[in-house]
Parts: sequence; structure tokens; C-alpha cells
Amino acid sequence: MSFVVGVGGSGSGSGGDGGGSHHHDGSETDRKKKRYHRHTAQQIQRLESSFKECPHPDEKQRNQLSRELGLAPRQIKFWFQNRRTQLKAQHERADNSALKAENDKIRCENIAIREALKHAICPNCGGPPVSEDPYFDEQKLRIENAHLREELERMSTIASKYMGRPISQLSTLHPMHISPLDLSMTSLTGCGPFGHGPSLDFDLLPGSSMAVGPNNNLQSQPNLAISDMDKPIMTGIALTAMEELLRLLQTNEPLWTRTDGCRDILNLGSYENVFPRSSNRGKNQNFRVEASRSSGIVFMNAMALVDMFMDCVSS
Amino acid sequence: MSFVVGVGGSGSGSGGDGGGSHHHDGSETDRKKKRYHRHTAQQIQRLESSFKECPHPDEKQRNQLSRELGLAPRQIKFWFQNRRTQLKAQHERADNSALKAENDKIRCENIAIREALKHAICPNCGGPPVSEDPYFDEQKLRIENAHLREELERMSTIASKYMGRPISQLSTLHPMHISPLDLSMTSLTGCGPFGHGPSLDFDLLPGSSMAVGPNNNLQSQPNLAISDMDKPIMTGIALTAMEELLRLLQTNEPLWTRTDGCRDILNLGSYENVFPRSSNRGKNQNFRVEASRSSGIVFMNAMALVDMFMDCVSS
DNA sequence: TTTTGCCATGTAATTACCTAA
DNA sequence: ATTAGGTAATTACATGGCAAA
Repeated sequence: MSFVVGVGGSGSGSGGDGGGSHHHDGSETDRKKKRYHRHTAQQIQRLESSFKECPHPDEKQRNQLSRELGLAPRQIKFWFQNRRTQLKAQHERADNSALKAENDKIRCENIAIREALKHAICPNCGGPPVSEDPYFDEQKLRIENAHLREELERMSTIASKYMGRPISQLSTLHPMHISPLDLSMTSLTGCGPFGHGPSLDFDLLPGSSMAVGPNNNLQSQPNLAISDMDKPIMTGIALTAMEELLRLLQTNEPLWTRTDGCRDILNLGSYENVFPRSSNRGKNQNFRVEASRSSGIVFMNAMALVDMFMDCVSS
Repeated sequence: MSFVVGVGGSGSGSGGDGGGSHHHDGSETDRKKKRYHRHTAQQIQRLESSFKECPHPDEKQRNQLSRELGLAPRQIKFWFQNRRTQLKAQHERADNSALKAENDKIRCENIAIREALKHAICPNCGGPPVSEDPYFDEQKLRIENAHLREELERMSTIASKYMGRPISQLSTLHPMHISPLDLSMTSLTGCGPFGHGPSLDFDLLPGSSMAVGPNNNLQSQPNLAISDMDKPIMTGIALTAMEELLRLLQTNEPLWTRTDGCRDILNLGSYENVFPRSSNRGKNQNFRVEASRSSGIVFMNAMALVDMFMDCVSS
């Protein structure tokens, strides 16, 4: 059980390597068993059949085999060990290829189903296909949902801080805990049966893979200090602005006029009519009016987005 | 510079090992390398860094390393070899787990998309979802299609053999070559990007796997000999029977009456009215009338199916 | 608690087989 | 044809962890 460690001499046998005298045969041909033999075919066969019955033989069985095959018990033990690892590796390889095959089978099925969707027809109303892709739609909805939820949480937090306690009771209906700062999609959909997957991102094709990494959109949240006096005013402004924005987005005809087919431009006259507030706006030279409308989803911290907008205005 | 590690005790751990003359330890402790040492950390480090630059060093580089580390050139060679295989195994394992993860990611996405389909709403007509599953529907259509095509091919072959040449020109529009005897679904959909997949079968869950095997539905096609005289008659009977069958299937109210909600029973009176043929049928005691209607898809050679029906009738 | 044996894993070394200069 | 180098498979350990005694 004790190990003896020595520092090898200069000789080190094979070091000289003069002309390939490496084969440590010859010289001492005493009963040395050649220090590396391969077991004979019969031995292997017997071991193999024995392995199939019991891959973990105990000492008794090993000794039995030892006597039977003329091998040292340690050799039997070694052989079984090595055989186990080898089998495992083989099994692993097989698994690998099977997985690979199944993988792009499913991937292909996935594409096929999407393709089939495009050409599907509604059984009720005649032919038109179902929007584009309900799955994508659902995903979009999910994302939008999360964003909205985040906005709402922030709003209600701020509002309840700066006004009376309760604004709404929405903060209790989180289906899954979403950190208000983490918008990376990984936390939105937990569908994996064993929870070990960054599941449901959008790559149909390999390459993008799952290199998500630690969430990197933690922003330095600027703790903008507001004097206590201003709080109700700020909140009011924010709420009315939000309301205006929503109405602005939801109404179509009078306010917005489509120009070149892809952009809506704000009709200023109608705007003044619809929102007749303190009309000193627009006369101040410091204000610039430049309103167009289009929609899209931005993957960004809401705070950062606001900052960007503010910065863009000021510059 | 090279360390040599030897094993002290002859006990060798495992038990008595009675016939232990085989193992070649101890005995001669001469300059024989003591077989089995481990390279030092520094050596490993150096080898590793060298490996990162070039995993396949030539003899020159190996000798350089040999001198540098005080190891025999063969040892350098061994190390590089073993390192390569080890790396490969590692890479394989990583691949494996990655594949596994991606696999049930896609699988889950697949389920999700199907689920999304169920709750999808048509944008044109209000709400009703698209049948059940357009993908399955499409698959069903494909299968039915293939069956029909097969039937048609057989029919036209027989007909053109026993009547005039051309019955219909359909035998030229095979989109993909379908052997008339092979109905296993594997040949229906070839979607794999590299053509190496038994793609698109229906297992969402693992287990069924892709054990398709050689097509085993090759039946001994009974080459029923018909005298030349009878051929036109036979063909005529077959065609009218086919037509009757079709009309029987396509008409609903007068002919069939739904009994317990899932089976339609033939209304014999109406039948006689609709198909007023030689009315000696039904009066013959050898005929039995037992008609019900339901539909389904059967995976079977058409000949075998016919045989089965005939056999069922005769017994 | 320590001891003991086993097992999985990692390493070193070797043989068999294959391929290209 | 030879020969060197490569890979795969094999043998023989060493090591650390785990569990039963």
C-alpha cells in the first residue's frame, strides 16, 4: 500500500533511441510474459459471455474465471473494468449518432409543420391561411406580455411609492417569477421536462446555438432623485402621457396619414384637435415635432430605452 | 529529471490470487522503468501548451520536447496520441449533452407549436380553430393519397391489360416513385436536408425510435389465373362494383341510418331502390347481408386486404 | 470512527491495422 | 514493397469517491 517514489536515473532505457531499439524484447527473455500480451481469443470469448451474464462479478466468480482461463484474478478484474468503460463509450457513441439523427428529424418535422401551416386552409371561412405563424404570434405575444408586465411592475412600484399604497393588485399574478431587469427570453418559457434547457428560442437552424451566457442587460439603474414635492405631479404627467400615447397608437384615420406605404405621419392639425391641451406647445422654438408611427419589438431594458430616446431628443 | 514511481507492496490488494505467477511486478527492480509513472505537472503543462499550438507534432518537434522535458521521444509520442483520443472523447461527450439538450428543446418547441395551433384563431372568420392539426391532416392526406395512387395504378394496369390499351393517363404523374407494393410511410416524405433520415414519422416522444427495418409488407402476390374469355366480364363487374361502392359511400340519408351514434347501417329497402339490379340477390340463402359503414385508414397491401375480406366472407 | 473493497475515471504503454509518401 | 505515422482497441495500472463492515 505504500508508494515508493524515486528519481529515475539518467539511463531511462529508451532514451537513447538510437536506431529504434525500442522493442524491449530480446535481452531478457525470462519468464517475463512480455509485459503486454493480449488475451487469447478463447479467453476473450469466455470473458465476454461471462460479462453478458454479469458485468460486475464478485471475487468468487472472478477467481472461478481466473482458474478457468489461467489468468491472474487481477487481470480478470482489470478486464471487467476496462470492458465496462469501453462498453459505456460505445453506448455513448451510439447514443450520439442516434441523437443526431433524431435531432434533425425533429428539426425537419418542425420545418414541415411550419410549412404546412402556411398552406393550411381554414375549414370555416374558405381558404385564407391562418395569419402567418401562430407559433411565432404566440411567441410575440409572450414577449410583449413580459414587457408589459415589466412596465407595469415598474409603474406600480413607482406609483405606490409616490402616491397612496395600492394602485392595482396586479403584482400578485406573476405566473413565473420575472426579475424586472431580466428580459432575456430564457426566463420566459420553461418547458423542458427536466428544466435543464434554455428552451424555446428561435433558431431552427444550427449555428446560433445556446450560447446565452449570463444575463448581460443589467443596467446601472440611474437612481434619479426627485424631490418629494414633485412626486405627485410627475406621476400625473406620466400617467396622462401614457394615456395619450395609448390613444395615439390606437386611433387611426384622423390622426395618422399613411405616406409612402410603410410609414404613418402624424397629422398635426387633428392632433391639436384631439388633444387640446395648453396650446403653447409647438410655438416654442425649442420643441421639435417629428412624429411617425411604426411598430416593432425591441429587446432592451426599458430604462435604457427611455434614456436612448431622451438622448436622441437632446442631441 | 524524470520521476519514477513504483509500487511497493506485493499485496496488490485483491485477495489471495493463488496462481499469481502471471503478474510481472516486483522481482526485477533493475533499471526497467518500473512501468507506470505519471508525468509531472510541469511536463503536462508544457505538453499541453505545445498541444494547443500543434496537436500533431512531427519528429523534430517531438525530439525538441523530449530534450526539454527529459522524456523519451516515445513517451512524447504516446502522450500526444493519448491526448488526442482523450480530447476526442471529451468532445464527443460534450456533443452528446448538447445534442440531448437541443433535442428536447426542439421537441418541446414542436409540442408548443402544436399546442399553439389548437388555440389559434382564424383572422378572417371569427374564432374557430383550424380543424385539429393541419400537419396531421396533411399527413393523413399524404397517406390516403398514396393509397389511392396505388389502387389506381393497380386498377389501370389490370384494366389496360384486359381491355383496350389506355384507360386513363394517370400513370405518368407520379411525383415521387412509389413502388406499388411498398406502403411503409418511410418512402412518402423525404425531407432530410442531407437525405440521411427516415424522416417524419409521428413519434413526439422517445422510445419508438427509428427501427423501421426492411419493408416487410411484401406479400406473395397470388397470381390468380383467369381465362381469357372471362376477362372483359370480370373487368366490367369490377368497374360497376367499384362505382356502386363509391356511390354507396358518398350518399348519406336515404341509404344509411345512424344507429348508436357511431355506426351507419345499410337501409336495405332504399338500397334495392337505388341499385335495382337482378333482384335474385338476397333471396339466395348463400348470401348474407350485413352492411355497416365506418371509415379508417388501414396500412396493408391492397391485395392482402381483399384476401382478408374474401376470407372473412367465406368463413 | 477507521478500514476495506469496489468502482469509475484518467493515464501510460502496447499491439493491430490502415494509409500515404 | 517498404516504412513511418496515425487511429482504434487493449492491457495495466493509479487515484479518488463511496459504501459496507
